[in-house]
Amino acid sequence: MNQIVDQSGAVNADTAKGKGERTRDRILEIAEQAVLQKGFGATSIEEIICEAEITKSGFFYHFKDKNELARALLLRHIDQDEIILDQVFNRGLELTDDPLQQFLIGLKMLAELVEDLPNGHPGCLIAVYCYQERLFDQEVRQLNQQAVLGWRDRFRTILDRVVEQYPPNEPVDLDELADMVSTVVEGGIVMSKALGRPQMLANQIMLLRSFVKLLFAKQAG
Amino acid sequence: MNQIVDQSGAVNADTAKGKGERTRDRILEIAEQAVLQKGFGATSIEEIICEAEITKSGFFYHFKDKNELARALLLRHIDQDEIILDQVFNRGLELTDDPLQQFLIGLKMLAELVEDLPNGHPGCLIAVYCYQERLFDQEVRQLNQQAVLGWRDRFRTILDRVVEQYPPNEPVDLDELADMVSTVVEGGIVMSKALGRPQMLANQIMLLRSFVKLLFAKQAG
DNA sequence: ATAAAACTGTACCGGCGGTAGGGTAATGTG
DNA sequence: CACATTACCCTACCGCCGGTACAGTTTTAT
Repeated sequence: MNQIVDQSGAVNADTAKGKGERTRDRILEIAEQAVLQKGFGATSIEEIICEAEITKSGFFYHFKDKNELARALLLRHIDQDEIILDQVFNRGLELTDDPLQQFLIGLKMLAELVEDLPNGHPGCLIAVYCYQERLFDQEVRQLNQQAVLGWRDRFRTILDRVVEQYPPNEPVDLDELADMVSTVVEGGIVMSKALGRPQMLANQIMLLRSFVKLLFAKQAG
Repeated sequence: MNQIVDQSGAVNADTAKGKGERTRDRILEIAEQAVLQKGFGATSIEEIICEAEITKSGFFYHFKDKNELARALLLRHIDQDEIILDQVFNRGLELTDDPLQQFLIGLKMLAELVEDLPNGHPGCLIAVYCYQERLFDQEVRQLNQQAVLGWRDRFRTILDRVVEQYPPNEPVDLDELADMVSTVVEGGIVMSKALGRPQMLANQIMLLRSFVKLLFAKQAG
């Protein structure tokens, strides 16, 4: 969903990286921004190498073709996304023992995180690839699928612990509920972009949070 | 969100259409499918005219450039979408006077409609354009925005009538709640595509429906 | 010092978006 | 049926882009 990682973070540990890897990272960084703004097919290698200040030969030294670039972009995106989600939802674990509160804290923090992005959420590569699937090979599509299933597992694990203490007020499939977090984030990004209002994504996450509260709230009666 | 319209529907009223308009429609139909599968930038005019069995000159007779094609695609998509949403949510009005039930019926019918699509939901052009905004001019982006605001209005109108009779159990902004329908549909499409499981979209809509029920349910206490 | 790594430079191919302009078949209308 | 308009087709061309090939050069790590 997200690939914002600060300079000092674990991802951009430039130190102890060879020059080649640093160039490769720079290409990926530039390419990702371009792909999120224009789509993969519309992103030219020409413009990437221009911004990265290398030659075409230099580019093809790192990636044998555009499909390999796509794969590398996706892998990087998924890794960074996982780091961020770990940070956000592990924070809940530190603050309380109540699984429902942990989940609610995680959602709140996720909302705050995306709200603080100055130019709005830059977008999710998984979504970009979904709408351009015909451009990619089987391997990329499988990576995409695994990423989404990873999100499901993550939230499902939390939800399993929630239902132990809080019986839901309406029958729900926990996998579907877990998927709804991803759904709202992906949909929220689209809505934010369409309206040009970055805040929408955060609002939608908070609304989902309200629903989760309603679903697991202990009834008065 | 949706652009499935059957042959005999109001949209494809081929009868009483000139030859030119029929060709134009064919181009748009072919282009839309391609754009939803590969993105706009990756869809070549070459392949469109090949499938439409016309020449390049024929294409440029109908559209002066690719941007005009984009605009026409979007307009058509928005129109068809509106027709479908009208059908779905007006059906609720026929069946009951209770506004909450009308909304719930609409959501259920929407879920069933997308579930019955043999190859899954083909995708939403608004989402495609959001992720490729740098390819389009201001006009296209405004059209996109208006479409989303139209969805908001539609659902907001229904919700306004709902809250008159059903005080929500949790404070919510009605615009945000209205937007959530679009959010879940857009996100659900992405998730369906990512997992290759068309049913996910319907599931997510039904889950949203559960939440709406919870939000407006009369409390036992 | 040296080998490997990380590039650069040049030249080329085919496909695609788009333009230009002349020619022609089909169509609706009086 | 005449006729103008509509709806195309045909050919040729431009420049950009993805990708290949391959020889040459600099940079880096050891």
